[in-house]
Order: sequence, then structure tokens, then C-alpha cells
Amino acid sequence: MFDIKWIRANTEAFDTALSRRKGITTRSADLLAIDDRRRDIIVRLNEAQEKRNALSKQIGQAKAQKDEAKAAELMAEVARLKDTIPAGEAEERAVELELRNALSVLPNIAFDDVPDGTDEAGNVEYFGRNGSPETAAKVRAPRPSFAFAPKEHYEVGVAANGNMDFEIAAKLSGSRFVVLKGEVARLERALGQFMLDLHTNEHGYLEVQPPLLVKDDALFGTNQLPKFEDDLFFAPHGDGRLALIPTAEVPLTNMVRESILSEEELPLRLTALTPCFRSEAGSAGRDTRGMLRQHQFNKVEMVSITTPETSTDEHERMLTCAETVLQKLGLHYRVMNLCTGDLGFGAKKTYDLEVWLPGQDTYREISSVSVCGDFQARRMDARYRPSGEKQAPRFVHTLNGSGTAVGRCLIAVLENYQQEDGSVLVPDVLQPYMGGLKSIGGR
RNA sequence: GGAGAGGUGGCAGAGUGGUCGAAUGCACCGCACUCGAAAUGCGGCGUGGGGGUGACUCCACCGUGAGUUCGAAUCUCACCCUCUCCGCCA
Repeated sequence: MFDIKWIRANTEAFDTALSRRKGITTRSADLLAIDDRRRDIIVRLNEAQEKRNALSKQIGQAKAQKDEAKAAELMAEVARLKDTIPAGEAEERAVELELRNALSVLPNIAFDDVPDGTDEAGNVEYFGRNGSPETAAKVRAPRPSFAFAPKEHYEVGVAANGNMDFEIAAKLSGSRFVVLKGEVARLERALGQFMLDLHTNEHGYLEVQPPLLVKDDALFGTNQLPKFEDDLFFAPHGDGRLALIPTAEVPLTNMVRESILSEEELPLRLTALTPCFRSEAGSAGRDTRGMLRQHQFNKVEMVSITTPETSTDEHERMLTCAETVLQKLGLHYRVMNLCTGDLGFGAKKTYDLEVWLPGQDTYREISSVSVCGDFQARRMDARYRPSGEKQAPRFVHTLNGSGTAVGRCLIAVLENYQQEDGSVLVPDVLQPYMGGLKSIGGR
């Protein structure tokens, strides 16, 4: 969410930046008109309150001096303000809500180095700071070659023979659910454990087990509300409701909401392995086969809370953390710098990791790493106090990234490591998590 | 679910109708003392929003929301949360 004062001081920059965003017609003038009304109301209200306060103080003094006549006279004077103050307060609340509502539906503005574009076709491949296709090729696994036609993940023998069961899942829960069994279930677990261990042991993230049900306020903080309510599952609770988290970004990021951290605590790096729940409204017909797009999936999430000065560096660092997962798994992938048309609501810049799926003969998103600036911090009221000289609190910057989507990573392993006989080789780094198994689904 | 206690500034903790945005302690910052540090002394130190070129000034905020009152941290009501005990339970 934007700072109206900043908009007022930077109308042109704001309008130019916002016009890069798809389908947004709001401009600074619309917002400043609301703010002008707000200020008018505040000025009038404050004057009335000041008068009331001054008179009330005099009443107290008059009563202390036992001057009842004067007190009565003053009370009559205050009485004339009686209606204007509550009315003014109601007006102020209304216009402040109006401004907040107008601001809260506006997407973040993109960094200058985010490419323009209307959809994913406008995304630009990224090879890291000072990177190139050559430097990337040194650390990334090459695209695998097959002596046979590689199958899609749900067709690979070890999965197709009942260990990835969509029929049973449909009986339990309907479409877009899956039941994993046996070695495939274990592989899913191994992937999650591997990623979590990597980020906690080598990347400095703190492991967190957050609630999977959250309040509306938390969802507002990380931009799911008010605009993306349809993507969520809700559970009734008391007179209200709780939402099943669509990503651990929600609880992890909101852990700092309504607080003032000390600068020494930053950067705060949090990670969690959780199920994620998405209703996938509007995705009817997309990716209906296999477990690419499910209502429930596991994901390892990384969240960083930083100072404004360090957030862009942290973004590159977080990208590297996510890439390391795929590098260690020996999976081929590419990184895309998302264009303005594909950028998420709260992001200033996003890198997508797209893993190679030989069965689909295409790249598919497996991780999304975003820097949000102070956009979410304003919504959450999450600040930090700079160290050193006495300084006012400032909003933190927030970042989030998948490290990575476990379900999709399972797909990638099945497709990339499949053998002609339907078995799947276990990547070296996963073998300790698989009791030393080098292959699954073999005879 | 039942009973009781409580929610005040970064933390602890006073404050039960007016001069309280709020004592005191800790933490923090500055200065003094010191070779330096500790200790000590002095001073400073909440957040947000208006107005003013500025010095400055006004308003709001003591869990949240309503209410009583000329005036509410303080009184009333509802709700939320935390803690203790009991019950139930993975």
C-alpha cells in the first residue's frame, strides 16, 4: 500500500510508474482529491476539539474555585459543539476508510529494471548479476537427453502404478487433489526435508512451524485481501472465519506485523515447510492432468525482513538460495525476470524459476522470488528502529520466495530422472532421506 | 466449555473523573568524570495525523468497539486476547 504523502510529493513519478501496470486507471489526482477532503475534515474537526478541550479545562478550573455560575456558562458554550464533534469524527473515519480502500487495491509499482510487457511472453531470461548464459551453464544442470520418449510425471511407472492416485483423492475430496503412496510419498517427504535442511543449515534461515489458518488481517498484510479473496479457502470460526494459508508467506511475513524491530534483528530470515491451499478459481481447464495444479500442495517458503537499503541485495541472495535447491538436485532450469504484465500484485520485482519438464517438453514455474519494498510493511504496520543516533522508526522491506514448491519439484524429479523401465533414479542429495535408496519403482 | 485474574510507552510497572501522553525503574542516546571502561552525575528519549516558510503549534491514541460526561487510562456495556485453576481432548 502506498503512502499518500509520498504520492502527493511525487505525482508524476507515481502516475508514470502506475501506468506501467496492467489494467490500472487510477491516478494520483483521484487519490489526492480524497486526501484533500480528508484534510479539510481534519482541520475543521481539530478546531472544534481544541475549543472543547480548552473550555473543558476552564470548567475544571471554575469548579475548583467553586464558581458554579461561570462553570454553567461555559458548559452551555461547550454544548453548542456537541453535535459537530461526533459528526466530524464520523466524517473523518469515513473518508479515511475511503482513502484506505482506494489505496489498498492498487498494485505495487515495479522497479525500473522490470521489463514492460502484457503477459508472460514479455518475461526476460535472467542469468544473475553480471551473469551470462555461459556463467549460468556452469552451475546449472544441462537439459537431460533421453533414449526413449520421456513421459509426463503421472505416466511414469512408479507413479502410474498406483503411487500417485487421483481416483481415490477424487472420492475423498474431489478434483485437484492427489493421494501419494509408498515410495512416491516418501520422495515428496524427502524433498521437503532436503530443502528445509538446506535453507536452515546453509542459508541462515530460521525454521518455523506457523499456523495454517489465519485471520483476514494477516491476509490483508500480504495482499491476498481485499482483491484475491476468491483464490482462498475459508473455514467458519465463531462469528467469523479463518483462511487456510495459500502460502506460508502469509504467516511468516505477518510474524512482524504491528511491531517495531531493532535494526540488529535484521535481516530476519524465516523458512517453513507447509501445505498450501488454493481454490484455483479461474483456473478451470488449466493443468487438469497430473498434480501440477492442486488445491493442496506442499511448499518450502523463504521470507526475509530487511532494511530498505539491503532489500535488493537480499532479493538476489534469495534467488540464489532457491536456485541452489535445483542445482543440488541436478535439475535443469531457467530464471525469468517477470515483466510488468506478469508481476504479482505486491511485488516490485519477481524472478521465477522455471524447471525443465521433459515429459511436458517445456519449462514450468517451480519458484517465485519477489521483493515487495515497504508495500506489505505498510499494510502490516511492520517497522524497525534504526540503530545509532535516535531515529524514528521506518518501515521494513519484505521479500518472499519459494524454495521451492515441493509438489512441483516431485514432478520434476519424476520426469527428469525417469528410466525406460518406469523406475526413477533418486538424486544423490536425496538418497540420505530415502534410506539410501538409489532408485525407486525398480524390480 | 466453567471459575478467577489481567491487558498502560522497547520492557517492567504506577496511575480509579480535570493541570495525565501518563510517575518510577530498566534499556537506549548525548554530555560530564576516566588513559579507557565500569560505576556515578546531568540531560534526552512513545506513535500517528493536521496547520505553519520557520521557531512552533493543534488533534488523536492507555487491548478493540460502543456509551455516560462539559471533560475518560480512570465509570458502564459488548467483544477480543493473555494468564491461573477445573473439565474435555490429539
